[in-house]
Amino acid sequence: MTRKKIQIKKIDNIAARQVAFSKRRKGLFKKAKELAILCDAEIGLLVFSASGKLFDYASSSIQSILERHNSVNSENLPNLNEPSVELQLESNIRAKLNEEVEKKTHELRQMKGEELQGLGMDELKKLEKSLQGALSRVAEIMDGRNTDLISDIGRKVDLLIEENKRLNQLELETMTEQMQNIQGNSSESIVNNSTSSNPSQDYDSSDTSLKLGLPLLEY
Amino acid sequence: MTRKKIQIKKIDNIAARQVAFSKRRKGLFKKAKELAILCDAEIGLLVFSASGKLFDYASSSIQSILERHNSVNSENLPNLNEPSVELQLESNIRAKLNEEVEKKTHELRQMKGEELQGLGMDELKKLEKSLQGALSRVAEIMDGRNTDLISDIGRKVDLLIEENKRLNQLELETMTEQMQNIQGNSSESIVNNSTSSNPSQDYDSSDTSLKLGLPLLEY
DNA sequence: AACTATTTATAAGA
DNA sequence: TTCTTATAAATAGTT
Repeated sequence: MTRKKIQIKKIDNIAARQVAFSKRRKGLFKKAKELAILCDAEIGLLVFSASGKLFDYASSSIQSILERHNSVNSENLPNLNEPSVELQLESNIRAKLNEEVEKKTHELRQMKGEELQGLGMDELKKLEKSLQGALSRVAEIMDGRNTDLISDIGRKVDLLIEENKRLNQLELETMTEQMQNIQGNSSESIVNNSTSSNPSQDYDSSDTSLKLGLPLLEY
Repeated sequence: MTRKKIQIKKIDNIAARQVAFSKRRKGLFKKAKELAILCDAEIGLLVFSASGKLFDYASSSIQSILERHNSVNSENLPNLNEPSVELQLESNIRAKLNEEVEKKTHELRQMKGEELQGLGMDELKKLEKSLQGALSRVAEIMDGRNTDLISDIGRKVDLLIEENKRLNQLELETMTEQMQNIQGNSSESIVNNSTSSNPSQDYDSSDTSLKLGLPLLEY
């Protein structure tokens, strides 16, 4: 615009273009500042060179300028006054979870025998069945837990019984012997001798421990 | 800048200021466009007049310019890649709610007799007590519900019994009369006549309805 | 909005 | 990059 008028089109010569960029950028920023001061305007100016370098200017703070632009073109960016889509989603999930907690809390209360007023006869019967089922399963588990203990005890009892039988037999034989000694030559034996050859034969009931009447469970 | 050089300071005269704004704004935008074309630069220009009116220009799209600026000055604006504070809060609440749902679900399962493996003997006994308590409360409610029905039935049964007694007595008297007629002059009475003077005396058990063995509840 | 005297911006050259 | 300088462009004040 001096010495020669130029066409407004991209300058081919890279060096010339860079020189022009420097000069004209300076001029543009000067004009922008002048406009802001003279006419009391708010101005934001962003310039990226071809190489990507940023130059900017804002009459007040570039922040407030950009915010003001955002509020004018509010469709583009997330509106900070309204909850974001993610937040709305989370809120929905939260509501559903709350509902679920409420439901389960109520169900639990009913399982504990509270808040039964709202239930009809059919529902009460259903609940009763469920409770009975649970109770029997709990009993089953407890029984299972006791099984080891019980079988331990049973085994010990069996041993005691065996020992007992052996002692009884021994005492019997001893007594028999003593009686024979006391009675002198009495040839007849009072005792059946088959037990001495196989003492356990007399105990046909194999499950003696079950007859002890142990207090298995309290229910 | 013609006829007279001016000072770069706010123009006092409002009309003059508005005229200057129009002229210089036009010049500024022209210079901006020239720079963008001549030097292959990306330019964004925002101008708010004193009255708040917006004028803007962007060499490509103002959007991309502003985005590019945001990425350069990324500290200023809420980082869109990181969740907002509200979102983090919601996420925490959601986690807690999920945990609560899990807990209650597990507790419910145990109340229904499932997932009992993890429980110790003490806990099992506690659960059993709770179930028994619930069961008795359910029974109580059902009993209460049945009370009206039962007392209705009881009342009807009482009426039937009274009627029955009356009929029996009647038949007895009739039979007695007939027998007296058949036997002619037989002066001796076969039947004890005290019942005719007070028929209810023979029914000392006052709560007959309770002896009917109604199937009140099934447990 | 148009005119125009003058200032300002800047292309080309150094 | 900066300076120079000729001249194009912008624009303050006027109409």
